[in-house]
Amino acid sequence: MKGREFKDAMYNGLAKMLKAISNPSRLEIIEMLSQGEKSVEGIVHTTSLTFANASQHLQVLKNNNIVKSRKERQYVYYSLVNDDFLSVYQHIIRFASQEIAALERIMSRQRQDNNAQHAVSLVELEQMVEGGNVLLLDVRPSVEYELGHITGAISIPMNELLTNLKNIASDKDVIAYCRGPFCVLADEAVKLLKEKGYKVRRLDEGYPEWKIKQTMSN
Amino acid sequence: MKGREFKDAMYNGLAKMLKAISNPSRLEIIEMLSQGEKSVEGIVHTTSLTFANASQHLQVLKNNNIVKSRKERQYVYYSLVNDDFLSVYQHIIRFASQEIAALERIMSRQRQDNNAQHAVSLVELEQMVEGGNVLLLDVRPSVEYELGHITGAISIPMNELLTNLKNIASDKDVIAYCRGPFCVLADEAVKLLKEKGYKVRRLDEGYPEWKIKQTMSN
DNA sequence: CAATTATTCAAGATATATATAGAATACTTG
DNA sequence: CAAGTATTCTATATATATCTTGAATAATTG
Repeated sequence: MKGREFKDAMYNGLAKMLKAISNPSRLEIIEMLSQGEKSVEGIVHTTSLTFANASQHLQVLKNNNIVKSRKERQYVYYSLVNDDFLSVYQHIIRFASQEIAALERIMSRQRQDNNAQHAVSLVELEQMVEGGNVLLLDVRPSVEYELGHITGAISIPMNELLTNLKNIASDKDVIAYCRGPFCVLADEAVKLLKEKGYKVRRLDEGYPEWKIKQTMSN
Repeated sequence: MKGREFKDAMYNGLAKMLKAISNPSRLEIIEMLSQGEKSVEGIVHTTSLTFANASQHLQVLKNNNIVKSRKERQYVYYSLVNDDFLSVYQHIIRFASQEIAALERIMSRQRQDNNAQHAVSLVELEQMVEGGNVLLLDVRPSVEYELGHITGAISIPMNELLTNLKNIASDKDVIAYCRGPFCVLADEAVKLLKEKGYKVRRLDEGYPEWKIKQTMSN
C-alpha cells in the first residue's frame, strides 16, 4: 500500500465515522446514551423522532461502531460502545461550546434564563468558603483537575457524577465549577444535582479565571 | 428560550461544525494546517485537489471557524484558528485509530509495509538504552507526557517536531514512541525524521504497555 | 395460534454535499 | 495600464443524506 492510498483510506474512514455523528438527532441520541443504556422506545419518547427514523439513526451509529445493541425479550437496548468515545465527544462539545460563536451565544442566553441569577461569583465564593458549610465541586475531566484546581475543591467529573452521589454530603451548599462562563459542565451538574435534591449553584467563572486572579493577587 | 428549543439549537450547531470536518479532503487539509500555515497553492500541491475545489473546502472550514486566512501580496495563507481545535482533532484521530476496525487494519498493514521489520520491542529498547547512544523520544501531546512517560524519554509532541529538530542530536539512534501499536504519531515521527536524515525507528508498543510491564515487574 | 407490541426494512421525495468547468475578481509586475 | 498569477465565484451534474410512509419481521401475550 502506497502513501497516497494509505492516506485516502485513513481520511475516508475517519470522515465516515465523523459523518455518523454529524447529525443533530444522532448527537441527541449520543447524549442520551452517555447517561446509560436506553431502549428504542426510551429514545423515541424523549427525542420526538418517529420509531422508523430513530431506528435508522441507530443503525448508522451501530454501523460505525459508536453504539452497540442487545436484545432482551421484545426490547432492543442501545448503549455507547465504550468510554473512549465519550471522552472524544466531550472534547468536541467543549471545543464547540467555546469556539462556535453562535453556540456560545445560545448557551450563555440559556444559562441566563436558568441559572444566572443564582450563580456564585469568585468574591462570593471566598466569603462562603470562610463562612463554612460549602462543598466546592470540580466537574471537569479528572486530567484537568490534576493539572490544577481551585483550592479546597474535590473532583467528580461530570460523566461520573451520577454514580458518585454518595461522595456529596447532602447537608452542604454545593458549588459546581468547570472551565468558565461558556463551559456547560457546571450547568449540567447543577441540573442533575438539583433533580437529586441538593442545594447547588454554579460558579459564574471557572478554574482559568480563578487561576488568573490568584496569580495577580500574589 | 425553552428546553427543546435550546437543545435543537445546540445540536444543530454542533452537527454543523462536525459536518465541516466530516470530509476526507478537509481532514487532509486540517492535517496539513496542523503543521503550520499554508498557502492555497501549498494545499493544492500536496493534496491533488483542483484550485477551485480546495478553495471551496477552505471556505467551508472558514465558515465554521476552524481555519482563518490572511492575505499577503497575491497569496492567501490559511491556518487553524487555535490549538484547542488541534487537541480535539487529535482526540478524534486517536479514538478513530483505536476503535474503527477497518482503520485499524489499514493502519497496522501500513505499519507492516513500512516499519514493522524495523520496529523496536520493549526488550530491545532496554538493551539499547544500556548500550548507550540512544535518544528516546515521546511524541504524544505534552499533557500526556506530563502525566507519565518512559524513564529517560524527552518530550517533543508530534506537531512541534518539525520546529524542534535542533533538540535532537543527529548522531544518536532515535527511538520514537506514542500510545501503542495502533497510534500513528510515532509512525509520523519516523517518517518525518527519516526525511530529515536521522537514524530513527519506532517502538512497536507505547507508553501504556511500558507502564503495565513496569507495574508487573515490581 | 391469533392479536399485540417493538423494532426494522424498503421505497420514494426532498434536501444537501461534492466535484468540475469556466468566468470573475483582485493583486502584482513589467 | 496591460498582462499574468492566485484565488474565489457561479452554475451544473451527480452522489449522498434525511424523513416519511407503509409493510415486514420477530417476540410476547391472551
